[in-house]
Amino acid sequence: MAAPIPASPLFLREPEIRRGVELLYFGYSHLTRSIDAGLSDKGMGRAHHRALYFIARKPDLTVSELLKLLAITKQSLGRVLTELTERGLVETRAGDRDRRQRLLRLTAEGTAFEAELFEALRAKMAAAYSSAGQGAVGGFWAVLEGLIPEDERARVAGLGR
Amino acid sequence: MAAPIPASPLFLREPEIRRGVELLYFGYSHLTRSIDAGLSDKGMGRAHHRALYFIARKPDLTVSELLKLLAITKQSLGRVLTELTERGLVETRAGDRDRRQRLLRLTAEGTAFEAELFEALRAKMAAAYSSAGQGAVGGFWAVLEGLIPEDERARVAGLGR
DNA sequence: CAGGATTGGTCAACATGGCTGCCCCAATTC
DNA sequence: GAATTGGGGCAGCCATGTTGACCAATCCTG
Repeated sequence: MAAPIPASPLFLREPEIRRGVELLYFGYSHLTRSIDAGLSDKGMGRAHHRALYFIARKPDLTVSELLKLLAITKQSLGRVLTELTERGLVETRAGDRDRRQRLLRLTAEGTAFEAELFEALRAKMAAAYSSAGQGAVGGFWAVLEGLIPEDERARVAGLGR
Repeated sequence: MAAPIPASPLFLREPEIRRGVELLYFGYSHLTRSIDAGLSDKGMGRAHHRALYFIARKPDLTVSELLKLLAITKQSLGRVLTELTERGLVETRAGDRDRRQRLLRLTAEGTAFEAELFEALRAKMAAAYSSAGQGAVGGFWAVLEGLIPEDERARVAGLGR
């Protein structure tokens, strides 16, 4: 008996879904691995980079904002922030409106280190954009946005300024 | 003095690169988190899923093929395969041509479990494909392929049968 | 056939980066 | 004055990665 598959668009069938899952896995893996060497040179790991990245991206963001972005526990983030502060890459100051808040910023040294790591990401991503062609980039963004839940999307978009 | 940036295409400038990095991070994170509940129900983690996934995808693949795909050490994979075998989700048999090889396969139970987990991935990815539109999917694939080094691309493509 | 290369398994030991539970303080808000 | 919020910290656990060494079976080649 023939497959009782309802008339679903070709691009929603299992092989196309699996292809997306796999490319996403391998693409993400290779991109993140591209900065591991630079990190371990300085005795740091990916957790440090994620914090550095978002602090670079949005200076003066608060600890709780960063917690929401990273979706980890206070404890895990605390360890990382302590280390980054001790190494002189991150500094904090009290919030103006609410003095309980700690506003996070990179020091000059932190900025330089983040820029160095970003260069590796930039090179890889730019090569991928170029090889795929300008027209592909919009599709790349659109599918990834679709993977992000509604409520989180605003937070991610809010990085862009 | 004006920025001495060479005439690089708009889509290769820093904001567009950062946008890609961030969407890739959040998209990947949310997709992988979507199966964590199903995994921890059975006391397993993502490492188990990755092995299950690729064994499902390419039955009778060898341990060394799986090692190359996962890019982890023999030790790490060994632990996972032992647990999956003990739980009756994976079974091995000796290779025909080369009897040193262990060909990996899912048991019926393993197949069912992988299918259950895949359903969550399928739903999320299909929703993303749909919301982005069919035209976006090709771009999504193309950029991700560009992130994967030449030599690895063949291995990934080889999953598709 | 002998000897080297390949495939796989195993051990001990350690690092990273998540997690929970519990407690604390200061600042703000009600 | 009480409750909430933002931040911090300790102890300890777990999952999953790492290195390095070593062994056994098998295959391949001179």
